Amino acid sequence: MSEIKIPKATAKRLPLYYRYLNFLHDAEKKKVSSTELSEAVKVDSATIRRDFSYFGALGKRGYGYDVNDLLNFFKKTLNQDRLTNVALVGVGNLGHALLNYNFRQTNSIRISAAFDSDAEITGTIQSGVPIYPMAELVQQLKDQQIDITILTVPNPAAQEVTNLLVNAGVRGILNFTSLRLSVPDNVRVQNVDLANELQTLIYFLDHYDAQLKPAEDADSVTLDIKADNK
Amino acid sequence: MSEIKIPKATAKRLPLYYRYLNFLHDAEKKKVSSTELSEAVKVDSATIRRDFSYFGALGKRGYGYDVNDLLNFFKKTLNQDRLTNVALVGVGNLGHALLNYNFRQTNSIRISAAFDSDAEITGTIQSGVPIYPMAELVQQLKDQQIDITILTVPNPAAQEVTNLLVNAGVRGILNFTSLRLSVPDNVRVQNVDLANELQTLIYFLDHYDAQLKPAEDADSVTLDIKADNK
DNA sequence: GATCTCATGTTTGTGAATTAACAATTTAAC
DNA sequence: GTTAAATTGTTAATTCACAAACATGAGATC
Repeated sequence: MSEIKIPKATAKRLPLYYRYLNFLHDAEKKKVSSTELSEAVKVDSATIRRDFSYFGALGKRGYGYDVNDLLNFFKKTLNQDRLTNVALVGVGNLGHALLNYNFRQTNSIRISAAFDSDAEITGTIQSGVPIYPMAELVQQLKDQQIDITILTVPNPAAQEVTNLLVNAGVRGILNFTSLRLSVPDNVRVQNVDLANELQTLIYFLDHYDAQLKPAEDADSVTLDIKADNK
Repeated sequence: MSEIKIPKATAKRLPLYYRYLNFLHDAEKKKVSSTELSEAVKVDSATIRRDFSYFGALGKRGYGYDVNDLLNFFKKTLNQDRLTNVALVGVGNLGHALLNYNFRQTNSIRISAAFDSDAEITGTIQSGVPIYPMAELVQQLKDQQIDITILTVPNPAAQEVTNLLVNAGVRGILNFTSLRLSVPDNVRVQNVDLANELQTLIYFLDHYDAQLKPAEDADSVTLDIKADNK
């Protein structure tokens, strides 16, 4: 067993590659080239080859990559051969939508428990997932050995609930609130900030000269400073 | 009116700054330092000062930044003084949740039209937003002068619907499907890949040595290559 | 009014990520 | 069996992002 350093940027692309490899496998394709992959996942072909090369030689020069070999490798690397259970905290509109989201299909992830403070819905089962009251959080996470949670509570409750999660031994939080959470160093937070994404998109559209450069490649945008700014 | 080059990374942080400035304003705080901002938005204080400096001097040495001045500046820069209308295509679970999501509160964004292929819901109003059939997409976008859309259709329909949107003159797409869309250079796509985010989080947790480095700062992760890999 | 403290703005260095380009090597074709 | 076509793996160069550190200047204190 050897350890290899994988750049952060590469790690983020792995699930993307994995998903398309699954598609190719289902379509019974035997081989694939970096150029073809590039077309599908919209990542430069040189970047793909560079990414794969971190794992050692996986392809054949002049031929391409064997879909099955590659798929099996990624399956192991991404731990797709075993199911990962996660919890969801906050069953509002967004939380409910995520309960119905099919994480299991391509990625082997399942939401196996949900928590909410609303006594109206606790004790019920929504989309096949039991909703527990917040008071049972620590015990349930412990019993079910869950250390990854999706956070979809209202902003004002975010930090408070986070502290609860940290104390319950959670190691990773997928944060859908618009607050940046304070957590100890051994807990990882991945932010999914919906309003931010949309706002950023709008900003790029407003300040980017559509004629000159392709949007996906723009490294900087132009901004008009209004002259009357005191 | 002068043009300034803003790095992509900086532009992505602007909505974050703006949101916290709003919070400070509501709390009737008069001044704020880069260190205090840093604490709240979890961005290095030097990075914040660097970001602000792209816009010219906005603060006072030895004092900090005036909250009102800064807020007004960002309001103009991010076009928060006028309302931006966007459309949503695909009113499934996720789409429905986004209709209820309050983009308007902090960011001046409103979903003013939604589209779906299901005749059961077209013609109705959901969460205050009218649902139109797909056939009316071109006309409605034109009438309402909307050129930004949120895409929440099932994966198999994604590219087809995208082509429709592009033909309707859409300039920006917030893509919630797990496909990477093919669009012409003058259309910008912002991907929000939920399964990917969760998978990446899990990968980092599995391959990252919790004791040694804080998660948020990790640039690379360690990976165990299984020895039996042929 | 002089001194001291504090926080900005900017310079500078470092490390990461991307991409172009090419040599190496395998398959396919004739 | 030889040649041509194709595609990987890697080197190198460029661009980008981040963060440390310091000098400058504003305001507070006595």
